[in-house]
Amino acid sequence: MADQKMGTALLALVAERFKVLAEPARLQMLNALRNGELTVSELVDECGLGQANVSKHLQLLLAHGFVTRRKEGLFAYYALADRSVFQLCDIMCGRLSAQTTSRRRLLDA
Amino acid sequence: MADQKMGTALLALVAERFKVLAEPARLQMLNALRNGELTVSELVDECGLGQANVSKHLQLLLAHGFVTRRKEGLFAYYALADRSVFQLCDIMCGRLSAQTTSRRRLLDA
DNA sequence: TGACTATATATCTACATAGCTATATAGTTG
DNA sequence: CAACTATATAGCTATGTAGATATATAGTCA
Repeated sequence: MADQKMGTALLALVAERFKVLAEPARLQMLNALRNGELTVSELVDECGLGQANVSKHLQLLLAHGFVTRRKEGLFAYYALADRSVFQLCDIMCGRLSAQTTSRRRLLDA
Repeated sequence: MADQKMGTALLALVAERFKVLAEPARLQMLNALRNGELTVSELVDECGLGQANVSKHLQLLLAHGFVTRRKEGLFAYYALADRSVFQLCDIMCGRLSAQTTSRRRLLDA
């Protein structure tokens, strides 16, 4: 897969998923879920976002399978569907770090 | 890094980078560069996009360090800065595939 | 039943940006 | 020099969406 060209249809699907992660608020929410499931209200508190926005972001994350939902009484518990998000972030951070380093080398030279 | 919570500033940086990849046209261009550097015109032909758009996308990719640029005479050769993009796409595709599979299981059951 | 709480949704405004057209810049060749 | 080519940029319009407010839905408890 990593060696052959991808079709444009598949690329569109992948781009759509990147788009879901291309939002600080959503990354923040996923990050908050790192240590286990949380209710909507807890996410609101944890992330300092409005309740309506949190709900909207959660629907999107849910629709794309980044989180799971469990209803219990009045509460909805959201949890990470898997930890690949952090793998993605790690790769991004690695590149960020590499770029910063090489930029500093240029400035120092 | 994968185990501790990230600061909001870092999350914003990461989100910004995801955003660059959250565009089918740019993924298509990166994909076209898979087998080596190309000029702007070649990318235009390969991707079926307008020249101005390709240039604009390239500036963004360049600014974020996803590609490198080499000028030779009238031509500008762009190349992948590294192959981590494909690693990211692979992870995304893996998740896509896993979701599709589990969805099919649900439908079949 | 009605009051209350947690979550979801509808609607609006403000802002970002993809793609388009036109033009500018820079390098080449006659 | 002028004509030509490759690339970059400026300006425009249309579209998507984040965040805010208001409201709806659903579950709980008196």
